[in-house]
Amino acid sequence: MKKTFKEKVYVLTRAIPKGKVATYGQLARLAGNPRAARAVGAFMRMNDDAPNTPCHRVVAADGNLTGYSGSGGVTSKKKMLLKEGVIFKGALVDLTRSQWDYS
DNA sequence: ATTTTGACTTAAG
DNA sequence: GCTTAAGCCAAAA
Repeated sequence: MKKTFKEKVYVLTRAIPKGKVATYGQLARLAGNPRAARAVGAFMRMNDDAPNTPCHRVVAADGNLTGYSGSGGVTSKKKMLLKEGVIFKGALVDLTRSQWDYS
């Protein structure tokens, strides 16, 4: 039984606690491939577990809300994160405060 | 099997 | 500080 990279990514994404966010690179690193940040984003685009995977808690390395083909685009995403307690720095997430502290 | 593409990241100008 | 270039990985056609 071998877990695919994308499965790991989905698991990690679901493991992000409320009120925190993770970067694509971070998820890629946790999944075992520090250089697969692009692939992670591609998985979010495919989004097999759409309602199960909170892709809105995944942001770029700068905290920029890239992508999100969902409702309202990044604006809605930002609002949702704000509601969950994520601290924003203008249009970007304040990673110094709200980046997922995975151990 | 090869090519294309994509919601990334880092380095350099 | 912002723009451009190159590097990287995995899935879909």
